Amino acid sequence: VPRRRPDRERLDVWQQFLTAHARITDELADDLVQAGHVSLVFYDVLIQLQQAGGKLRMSDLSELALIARSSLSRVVDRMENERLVVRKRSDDDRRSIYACITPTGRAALRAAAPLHLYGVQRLFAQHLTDTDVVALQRVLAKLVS
Amino acid sequence: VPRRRPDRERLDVWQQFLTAHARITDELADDLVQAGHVSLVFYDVLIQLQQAGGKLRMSDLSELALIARSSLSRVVDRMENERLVVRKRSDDDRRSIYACITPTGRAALRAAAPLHLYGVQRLFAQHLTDTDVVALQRVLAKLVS
DNA sequence: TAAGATTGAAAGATCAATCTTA
DNA sequence: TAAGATTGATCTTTCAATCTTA
Repeated sequence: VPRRRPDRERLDVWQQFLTAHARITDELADDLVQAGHVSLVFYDVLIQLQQAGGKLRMSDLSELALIARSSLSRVVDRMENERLVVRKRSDDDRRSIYACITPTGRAALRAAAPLHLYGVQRLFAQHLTDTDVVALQRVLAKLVS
Repeated sequence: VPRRRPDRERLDVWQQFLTAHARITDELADDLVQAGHVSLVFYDVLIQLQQAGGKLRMSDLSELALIARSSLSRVVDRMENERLVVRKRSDDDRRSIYACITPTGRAALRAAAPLHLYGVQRLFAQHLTDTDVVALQRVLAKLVS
């Protein structure tokens, strides 16, 4: 193991990053459950499908929704039971399967979105000045590259 | 629901924040498992105990390690089985229980720390300029308050 | 009654093995 | 053989109810 390690300041920032993530996502998840909407996991799947134009291959959806492959199979099972999505085998490559959002799925997303977006605004976005936004774009771009 | 919502830029930043968190923590967790060290969850518990001087009440540990109360009970069960921690009832308030790090726990932490810290350096800290650090301190302080 | 913590039952996530098509 | 995806078995997390002490 290379013995290079973060300095104290950067390690503290990392801890704050973890804390911020946990606090915000816990509250976002709670908000949806309390209001009787889809769970945050389902919401994330639906929003990715919506943003992609309605359908995505399971493996692409897995990456975009930040859910491990085998977990996603189970998530999509449950979502299919609730008629939020349907699976369709691809005609191009018959190994691939598309998860497709249904009208029911779109309705559930529309119902949940205002509350969720208000949460993102309240817990995250409203705290960011324009300077903060520029800084975060710069930093996060480096972290995800 | 107040219908105030984040603008497109801030919503994209939020998505990047989620992506960065998932990518980094997944890899940090993998690193530890691959090398045969304690899991990232155990590591987080051990580091909090260490930083607190060796022991913490279950409910305080729960907040610091970002683990829900009832989950923590199970985590500490498993850690006790591996002799990484021991529970001790408080003498002040006999409702409280302290989780205490053991010599075995300290050894496991020492063994895992170089690899973990190298991961934090590689995936997070090394990407941050001094300007970035200042910006993140400012932003994250607002988010966790 | 309430705070601190744990537990049984149930839900969710994960690994390794498997299935199907390329 | 490998890519895409799912599944059985297992592990972990979570909720609601419970236990203990204040």
